[in-house]
Amino acid sequence: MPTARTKAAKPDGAAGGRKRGSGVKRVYDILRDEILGLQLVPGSMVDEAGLAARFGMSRTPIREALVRLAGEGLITTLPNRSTVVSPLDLLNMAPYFDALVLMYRATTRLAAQRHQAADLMRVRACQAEFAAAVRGQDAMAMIATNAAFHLAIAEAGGNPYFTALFQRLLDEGRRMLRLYYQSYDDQLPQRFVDEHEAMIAAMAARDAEEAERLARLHGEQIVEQIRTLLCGAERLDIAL
Amino acid sequence: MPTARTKAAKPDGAAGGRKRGSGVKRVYDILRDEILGLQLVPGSMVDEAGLAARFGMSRTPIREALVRLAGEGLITTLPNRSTVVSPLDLLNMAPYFDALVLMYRATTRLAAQRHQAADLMRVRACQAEFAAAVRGQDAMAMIATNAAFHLAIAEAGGNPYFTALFQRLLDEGRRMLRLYYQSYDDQLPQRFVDEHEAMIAAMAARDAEEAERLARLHGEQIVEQIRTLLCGAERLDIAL
DNA sequence: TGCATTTTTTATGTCGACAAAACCCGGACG
DNA sequence: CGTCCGGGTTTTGTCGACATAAAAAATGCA
Repeated sequence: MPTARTKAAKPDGAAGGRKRGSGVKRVYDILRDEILGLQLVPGSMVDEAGLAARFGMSRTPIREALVRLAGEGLITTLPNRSTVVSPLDLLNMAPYFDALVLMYRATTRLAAQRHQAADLMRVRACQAEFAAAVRGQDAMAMIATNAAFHLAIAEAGGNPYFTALFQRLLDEGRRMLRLYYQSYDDQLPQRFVDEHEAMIAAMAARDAEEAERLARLHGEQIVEQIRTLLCGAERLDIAL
Repeated sequence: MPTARTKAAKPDGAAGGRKRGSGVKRVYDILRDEILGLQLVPGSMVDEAGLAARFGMSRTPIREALVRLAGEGLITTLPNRSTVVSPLDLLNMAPYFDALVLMYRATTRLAAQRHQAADLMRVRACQAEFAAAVRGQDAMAMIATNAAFHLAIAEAGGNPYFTALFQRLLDEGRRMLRLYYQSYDDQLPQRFVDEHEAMIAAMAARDAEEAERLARLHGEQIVEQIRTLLCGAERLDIAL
């Protein structure tokens, strides 16, 4: 069994010493992280040849990873011409918020009804990490762990359609939330922690109505925070 | 020999006389139709080389089309081995129905609130086609026009996230619905036509509550029909 | 005969190369 | 002075070929 394949196993070695199906997944994961982490600026061009050189592989696996990313809307490919990192659309965010709040409600309600014991343990673990991030005032970690928390709830609900849409919304939100959390206010994250705790309690009690109500308030509150932040917290206040 | 070009051979004579970006789209559209129309049996294997021979092009565009189809869940690719048409999962359909009914409600409510005049015209046109299909007793056309009707409503609502999920659900449903509509009962389709009309009226009146209520009943009724059909219309009825 | 092992086969993952389409940039022309 | 056209450049779309993993077939042995 030739399992000891680490690097440069082929002396003839055109094909790099990596396992056969791993190239696409690696490129996909890395690019996805870089897009969501805003290391790749929205709107910037993505060059296949450059990526091929960077990852030391041919353009074919790069291209496949790009097609998958395009399928999730993270990059946009103009026909026959450049492919760009999808710009985040700050103009019409109302549909985004509508969908986000609805998924908050639906997933939390389903989780309250259908969760298993192990699911709730995972949710609590995510909540602990989120609380730690809040204590550490680590904005990046807060974004990531908050998304993981709600995604764990969605998975406890057991509806793959909701989970998929929710994940996409949370991903897309990661890029916007970074604008938000960069200027966060100290007491707000702690409030989120408390609301998370209340949601966990409602789910543990299998109180679907209460869980959904809390999720709705949670979501609408976040939406309101972002809206006031983007539209300007203090409007122009002129006494006539 | 793949000499059967769809169009007359172009005099340029280069590799395949078709326009540059069209190969992938053509393969994607055709395969998608064949999958949703059940001409490709769920679970059957998909061979890249065979498709390449069939469409008279290299494996590369075939592969890209397959990646995109896999991104929508229409095909499933096992690593390093065969890719198969995704089998329709008749066991746990509860999540599917949950998502479907929720999208019925959300899209119809949004459409009632936010539709423009042109949107409603498109919806009415789809409804006319659906009614025609019902009159003609054309099960295939009924499935297609019904999906188009609800999709038109979703687009009138103007939320791309809901529209995308709804389209995916309706697509996936097309494969199951064919099992259902093949043995349809005469008066049911007419009932759907009437319910559609009521939904249009509520949307035209911008009565969001009523539109959502009708959409919910509509969806739940369809779900119930399919459930009784699949689980057996007449349950075992033994008087003890 | 039945099972383990090796060989063959088949389909996929990856590669380097070629061709076409869109941009860039001068230059001619009105 | 602005606009249109042609060549050069760059990047993408497509191709044929090779390497490799997993299944299928063939072989050997108890």
